Formats: sequence, structure tokens, C-alpha cells
Amino acid sequence: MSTANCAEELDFRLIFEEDGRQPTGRCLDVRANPSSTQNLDLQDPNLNIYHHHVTPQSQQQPQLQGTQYGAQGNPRAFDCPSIQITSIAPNNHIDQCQDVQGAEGGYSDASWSRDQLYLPVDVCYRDQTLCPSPCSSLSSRSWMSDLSSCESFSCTYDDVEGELQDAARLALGSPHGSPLGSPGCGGGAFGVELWQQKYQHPMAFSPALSPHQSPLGSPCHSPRTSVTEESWLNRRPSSRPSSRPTSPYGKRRHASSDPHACSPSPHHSPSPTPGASPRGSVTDDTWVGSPGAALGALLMSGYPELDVPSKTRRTSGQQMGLLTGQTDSGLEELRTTIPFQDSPGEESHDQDGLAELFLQVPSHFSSGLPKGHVSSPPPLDWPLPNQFNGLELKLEVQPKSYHRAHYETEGSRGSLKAASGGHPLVKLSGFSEQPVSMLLFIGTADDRYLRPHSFYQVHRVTGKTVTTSCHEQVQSNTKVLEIPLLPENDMSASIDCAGILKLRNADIELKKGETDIGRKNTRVRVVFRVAVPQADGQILWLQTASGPIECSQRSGQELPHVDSFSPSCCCGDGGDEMVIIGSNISTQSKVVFLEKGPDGKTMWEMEARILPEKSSGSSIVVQVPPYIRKQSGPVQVQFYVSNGKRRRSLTQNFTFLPNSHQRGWEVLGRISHSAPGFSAQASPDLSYYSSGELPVHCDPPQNPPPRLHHPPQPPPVTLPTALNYSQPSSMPLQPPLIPPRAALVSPLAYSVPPQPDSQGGAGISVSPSLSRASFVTSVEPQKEAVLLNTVPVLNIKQEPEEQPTLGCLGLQEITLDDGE
DNA sequence: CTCCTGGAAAGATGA
DNA sequence: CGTCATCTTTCCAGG
Repeated sequence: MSTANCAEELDFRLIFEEDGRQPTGRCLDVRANPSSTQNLDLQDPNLNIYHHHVTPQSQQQPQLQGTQYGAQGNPRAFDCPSIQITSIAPNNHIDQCQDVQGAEGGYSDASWSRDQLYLPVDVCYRDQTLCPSPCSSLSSRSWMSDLSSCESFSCTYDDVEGELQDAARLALGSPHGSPLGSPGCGGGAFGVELWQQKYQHPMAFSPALSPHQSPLGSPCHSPRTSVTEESWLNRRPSSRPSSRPTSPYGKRRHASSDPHACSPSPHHSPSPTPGASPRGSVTDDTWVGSPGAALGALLMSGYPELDVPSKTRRTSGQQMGLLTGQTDSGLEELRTTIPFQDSPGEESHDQDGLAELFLQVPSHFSSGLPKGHVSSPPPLDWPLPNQFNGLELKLEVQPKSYHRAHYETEGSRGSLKAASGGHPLVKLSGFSEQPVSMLLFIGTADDRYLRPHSFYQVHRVTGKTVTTSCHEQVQSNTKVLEIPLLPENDMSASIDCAGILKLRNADIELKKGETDIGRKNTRVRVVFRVAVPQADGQILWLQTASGPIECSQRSGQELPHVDSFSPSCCCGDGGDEMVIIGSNISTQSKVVFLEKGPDGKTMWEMEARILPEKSSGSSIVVQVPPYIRKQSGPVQVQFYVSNGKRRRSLTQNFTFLPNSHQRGWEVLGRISHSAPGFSAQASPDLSYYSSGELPVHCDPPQNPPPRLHHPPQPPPVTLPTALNYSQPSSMPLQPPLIPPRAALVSPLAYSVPPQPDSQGGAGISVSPSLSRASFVTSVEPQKEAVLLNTVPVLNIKQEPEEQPTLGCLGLQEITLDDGE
């Protein structure tokens, strides 16, 4: 096991690093906490608000643009030492591509100087490259492939042009909606679609309503640009099999050792290539960058247009909103604070070549921005508050925690559903003057840093059962659904038009710059954003996200989850019958009791016998095994339910009383119940009793459980060393978590102290002594969890059911409990 | 006939 | 290098 654990931990690290955490501490200043997107408190005076002023025609000065862009698009961008990049020689390939695009698109970015380009942008967004997926649904098929596989796209760039043109045509011809949206798009169009959307169809997105359109301008480009790069890159190496192998063709090593992927750039580092960095860096960067985000709500002005019927408006290209000066302070800070989001250094290192690519990117990018249009929605990875000034975007009905995503090779698997059987419901309160558009995209389940998910894209579901109108668009390579919130509907919308598309891991991972690992990265959150026009012409952006949703097919044996059990103690002789109630528990399951020493080592372990005849449905009855070790007093042990090697429930605390003890004693353990405070470090037993936990009278063992022991809300923490799975996850998947950086960010009132160094900026605060632990967070979730638990105020939400293992397994590993 | 689904076989990955 | 346990992705079939 240990071995296994280790492995997992490693994986995790990778994931985390890539995903979420930001490596560097550089951005401590970040104001916003990405992760807590949901909880930012705008009220806080300290929060900066970005105003978006529209500058209609004016093209922003390059500088400004850069800045603005950065702000908007990506925090990181600001600082991004584009310079470095600049210096790097551009890559021919790239150039070509860009040129092509630019030409095609008609956007040239002459206006932009490369210098101004920021890599960061790219970084921020998952790389476009990666993004391919973004396309999402297009069809379900392949957009990614097409796009993603650079090959497809880039490889033939000749063709590409053609495509672009086509796209352009389409764009022109069709209302925005069509091209993108429909699933049918399929095919090769992906690139085109993106293209269109971004460039061609600004309008496609409803302008008025949706600010987001801008996406394009934004970072996306850059990122995606990366696509270009990638494509190029990929292409070059033609070695790569077709972009989409039937099977994941290349097997991808998690380690990112993937030759292909990196071929161009050696660095594997999370943020390998500049371009590449996308995700990883993104994450990181974003994180850092987010500072801007820190702002909380973003106010973008310039949407004069809001009034305008979206359809009519052309937002076009420009969407990228530039942040207007107002941001100055904010931006400035950001810049200063965030020297390089992307960690240019890294990028620069390995990637000269890459850099070039990136540079190239700008072209598109620029093309979009300059146009002067206005506003663009903030980058998708920016944290935004869910409420501000009386306005609140709330997910009134949460989606089920499980939704099997469909592959491009499959048909749709339907829209997200609510646990109740209906569909998720989102409502904007505090505003009903006019229709507003809401954006929906699939984000990561990483609470620490909410950002678009690389391996999943939202997919527009159509059909007679769908009552909510919406249309697809692509922002920063991420597919986004735009759904109107109408006053007549009480500014709420039933999300019955959104499904989830799974992109092949191989497709995404091969993208350059992609740092995330797809394997076991199967949880997502649905993110909702809305742009609310303010009286002063500014636009306030609010965001909220759903709880984590497991998207992989459920296997026969799901992760078992113990809801309650009784009794929670018995004498050392064992033999008592214990009822365990929970989900995914059957007579096929195994119940193992064990005791761990202070060092986390298993000192005793024994499997309990299941009594099938007394078990039923969601509960099983087991015979408590005898505790064979010497005991002079009560001994706290743990037990877990297992459905297989990797499917174990969280460990539950159980107490063996001395035989001499009077039976009937039950200890209420904080440990067991409130457990949060329990940490492996401390010897459980000692702490337990010493703490004065009180023994409570417990039902006689034989009695049917009058009262079941409920797992601690926060699942009890198990010893770090303990089984891999047993640890409750400290990782906050839930929104409730406080943004790690929140503290930093602003005076937001978070009970949890910020952790500067925490990579991901986990929302968890750790006591000083534990600081190291915090560091560990990303890497060793479990341990962290433990440590965290010790902390006074953790907001971490645990999902008991799920994962014991957040840490080890990784977020992904955990299987959500649908409950259904 | 298309869209949804649930299941599962075939492959891919890692341990 | 082989084996095993998992995961991922592609197919099937029924409603």
C-alpha cells in the first residue's frame, strides 16, 4: 500500500502543481483568491474593482493594451515579462500561422507589438493548445481532435487557411449561434469555430447580454495561440500519430515525459513552455495573477452596449475588454506584485523556441483587442465574487454530484441534472431591471483554484426537453454556454441545456503547455458567471460554482461511504454486531479494523466478518473482531469499508474498551465525530482520552443500534501514514473554502489565514508550526489534511463520502457520491 | 430516427 | 518483463 500511496501522492503533486498551486510565492499579493471564487467578498473596501471602460475605437496603446489586457485577461499577463519573450526569436512556424490567421481573420495585429504580448496570457489560459478541447462540444467529436491536435490544425496550415476562410464565411453568414453551438459542428471545424467565435463572430455572443464575448481578445488568444504553437509544434514532430488516435494514442506519461508534447521544449516543468505553461502555469500564474481577480467583482464599464440587443451588436472582436485605467492601482499592484505570472523565467529558459511561438500568438490576440471594442469578460480563471452590493448569483439547485460525461465518439449523455430529478437552477438576485446573460463553463473541482477544466467542456444539449435557450461560444479555448437570465423568469434559469463533454486525455495532454494530467482527473464544477450592468455604466461580474461533479463512468464498485454505524465501541473481546449504514456498501464489501501507532504504522489489523443474513440494502452488519493486543484502557482503532484495493471508505473511529470495562460505554469521540481536530501526529488514543472526551453511555453492543455513530462532519482525520485512502480530504473541494489568498487579498473576512506559501493557495490555513504542512498540501494532501484539521478554523468542506483520499488519490480519485 | 443511458469490452497505464 | 488492478475510451443495445 505504501507504495501505492506514494505513487498516488506523486501523481497528486503533479496534478496540483500543475493545476493549482502556484509554485511561486511570488504572487503573494494576489488579492483575489482564485479558489474561493465563490466567496469573495466584494464588500470589502479593500477590494479593487476593475472598471472596464469601453474605449470604442480607440485602440489601446499597446502598452495599455497589454496592461489592460493583462488585467483582464490574465493577471499574470501584466508582468509577464513579455520582454523575455520578445527577445526570443519568433518561430517561423508560428509566424506563418499567425499570419495566416491574421490575414484570414482579417485581424492583423499590427497594432500590437510583440513586446506587449504577454505570455502570461497564454499561460493563464490553459493553453489554447490544450484547450482544444474547448471546443467542446462542438460536436462532440473532435473538436479537440481537430484543434487540439495541432496537427490537424496546424499541420496543415494550408488547410487551415482554408478553414479559416470557411469559418469566416460561416461566421459572416450565420448568426453566431449556429456555427458554434451545435454539436453538429463537428469536425474539423473546431478550429474554425474558435476562430469564428473569437474573431468572426463577436456577436455571436450576445453582446448586450454577454460581455464575455470578449473572450477572444483576451487571453484566449494568446493561449490558444499557443494552439497555434502547439499545432505547430506538434505538427512538426509529425511523429505524433494522427492527432487523434483512436486510442489514446500515445500513451502519455503523466510525467509529462511525453516526448511529443515536449519535443519542442524540453522543460517539463509544470510550466514548461511558456506557451505551454498554459495550464500549469495557468494555474500557477493565474493564481498569482489573479490578483486582479482579487478584486472580486469586476466592474467593467463600457458596456454601453448592454442595452443594445445583443444580437445586434458586434462585439466582436473586441471583446477583450481592456481594463481601463482605473485599474491602475490595482493593476499596478498586480504588476508589481506579480512579477511574472508565468514565471517567465521558466519559460524563457527552456523555451526559446516556444517563446517564439508565443510571440506569434499575439497576432490573433492583438487582432481582437485593438479593435477597441469593449469589454471583455474577465478571464475564466479569474476569481470573482458571488455577491456584491446586494447582488448575488446563486445556484439554487445544485447539480447531481455525478454526471457521466460523453466522449466525442459518443452521443450526448444529456444535460446536467439536479439530485431532485430536475435540473440545476441558477438565480441572480438583487437585479431585475433588464435581461443579463449568464455564462456557464466547466471548471476544475480544485477548490483552491477554480479555472476551466482542460479535459472537460460544456456541451450544449438540444432537444425537445430542453426549455432553456442558450448558445455556445468559446472563450479562451474554453467552451462557454451563454444563457439569458430574464426578468420575466425572475432572473433565474434552469440549466437543462448543458451537458459535459470529455476530451481524450491524450489529446489534451499532448498539447504543448498542458500541464494537467487527465488520468483520474474526473471531477469538475460547473461555473456560472453573470455580467450585471451598473448604474454608472460599469459592469459587475459575479460568479458562482457548483459542487464537485464526478464525470467518469461509475464502475460497479463505487467508493463506499459510511454514513453511520453503531455501536462505536465494544469490549476487546469483540464479537459484537455492528451495523454500518452508508452508500456503496454491500456484503461483498470488506470491513477492516486496524490500529495505527503514533508513527502511522499499522500495528494491528483484522477483517470483520460480515453477516449477510442481517445485512440489507444500504447497510451491513458485521461482527466486530476481537482486539488482540494488550490494553489497559480504552483503545481507539479505526475501521473502513472496502470495495477493493482502491475503494475504501474513510476510516471511522471505533473504541475497544478494556474487557474489564463495563460494556455499554461509548465514547463519543471528537475524534470520531468532530474529528477535525484529530491528527495523526498526536497519538489518537492519548489525545482522545486525555482531552477529556467524554465517554458516553452507549448502547449495548448487541443492541441494534439505537443510535448510530455518524461520521464526523468533517471526516475524522486519520493518521497520515495510515492507509492511503483513509484520510479525509482536507482538500477543499467545496466552495465553502475560503480562498487561500483571500486573506491576502483583501480584508475579506476570512477566518482562515492565508497561506502565502501554499502553493495552490489552498484555502486552508495552517498554523505556523504546520506551515510546512501547508506547503505539503499540494503534494500530500492527506497529510495536509491532517494538519489542517488541527487548524482552528478550517473551512474545508469535506466530502466524507468521497474521498478519503483526496490527498493521495487526488481530487479526481475520489468518487463522488451521487447520492442517487 | 435521434437522443439518452447503462453496461461493458478493449486498450492503456501504472504498480 | 510479466501480471494484476485500474482507468479510459469505444461500442452496443434498449428505452
